[in-house]
Amino acid sequence: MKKSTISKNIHLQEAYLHLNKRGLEDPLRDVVNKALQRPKIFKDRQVMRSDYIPGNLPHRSEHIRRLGEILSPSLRFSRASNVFIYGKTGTGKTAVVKYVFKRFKEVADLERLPLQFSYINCRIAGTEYRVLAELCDSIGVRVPFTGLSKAEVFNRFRSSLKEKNMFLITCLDEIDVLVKNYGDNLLYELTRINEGFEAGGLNLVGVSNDLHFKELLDPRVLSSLSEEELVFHPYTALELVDILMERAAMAFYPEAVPEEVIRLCAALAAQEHGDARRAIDLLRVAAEIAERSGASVVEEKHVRLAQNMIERGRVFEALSTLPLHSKLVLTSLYLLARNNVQNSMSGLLYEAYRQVCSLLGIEPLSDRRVSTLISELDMLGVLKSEVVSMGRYGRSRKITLMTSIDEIEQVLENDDLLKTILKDVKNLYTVKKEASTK
DNA sequence: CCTCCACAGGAAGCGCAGGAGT
DNA sequence: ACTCCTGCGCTTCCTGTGGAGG
Repeated sequence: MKKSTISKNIHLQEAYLHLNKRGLEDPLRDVVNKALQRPKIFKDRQVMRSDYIPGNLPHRSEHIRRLGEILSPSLRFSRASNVFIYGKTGTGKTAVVKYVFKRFKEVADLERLPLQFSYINCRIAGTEYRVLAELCDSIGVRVPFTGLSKAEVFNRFRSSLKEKNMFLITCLDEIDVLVKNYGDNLLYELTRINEGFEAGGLNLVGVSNDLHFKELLDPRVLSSLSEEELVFHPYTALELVDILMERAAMAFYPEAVPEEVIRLCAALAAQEHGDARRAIDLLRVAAEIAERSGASVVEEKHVRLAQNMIERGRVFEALSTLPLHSKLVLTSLYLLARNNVQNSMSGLLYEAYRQVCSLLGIEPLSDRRVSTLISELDMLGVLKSEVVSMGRYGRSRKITLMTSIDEIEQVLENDDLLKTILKDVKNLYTVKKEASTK
């Protein structure tokens, strides 16, 4: 009895000492200290953000001049030509348009011209209706986000444009997304909206990432939309270096980012079709990593880490924001992958999906619907599906997971609903395996 | 050469949400 | 209260199809 109380006390004391030792450490002290004496790398974070429009766009002055020339009649209050711009992502299309709009707007405001500029991203707007709603919004007409017929919204837009006697120059970014989903009806209507206008009107600047987009357009729409055309070529590695140098000079303290780091970022981004946005993101994340680790200079290892982090982050972000049933499909694929089924056929996947659903007590969707979900996941690059024929044994889609199992597991663990069945899914795997070995 | 599997994927339509106009 | 509108997620129904095996 006595002995045990003594030993208990010793244990308690030890535990207390241990706790105390740990308790004395202020968990925030290090962070605070680090933050205070942090070697400074960033001078101005804003500059490295993706939506920042620099005052100078290297290697794009020719494009700026051309676009300015094309739109210049609007400053004399006569209608300019519609412009069609295409080029891959991160080639500076949006930046050039926004830059020209900004400069023109300054002039228009100064001269008190009835000139408005608007920028609409069709992919973000999503539907024809919302594009129309945003057009209305940009000339100060409020419309409800649903409830009206498209024709009604269009009419309101047209009549207020006429009534206000103003020019609206609007940029429809990622216009290809709109046309692919809804056809070119809206574009057709928009290109003819000026008919019967004495003054004022609408001017379109269409921007597309898809070079083959033009083939989808009705010739009448194409001819009026692309009265003028601008093509943006991808940046070369050397051009990317210039862009990064210029940004870096504004964003970082001198000496914080050596030239070879910039060259590396440019080279890595150039490998992926010269995407300037990628290059800038890479440099920014590398600098953040360097700063967090307490370094005063960004090094190559930070860039490599950043590249990894961006890649992982993108996958995680994409997967964890998927709708429920897409996640369930992914879970089924995970189940099959753990079952060593690398190339699952769609029938098998659907079976696994039904199992996962019953585990959660969720009503499964039809096979047709799941088929569409698989196609969507394919487009996202999460998996690859390929239609193969097995002769007598039918035609099916061979589905290969393009994401690592670990990454999917991470997503499942972070999902409140799916983490509850993660264990069961793993059990299902062993049960299934036992069954197959028998 | 023909058959027939096991799906792919298009078309149409349903029910609901969210809203306007009357 | 009622009608009409669109978007969205989904189902049902349907036609199409590459190629192994008969």
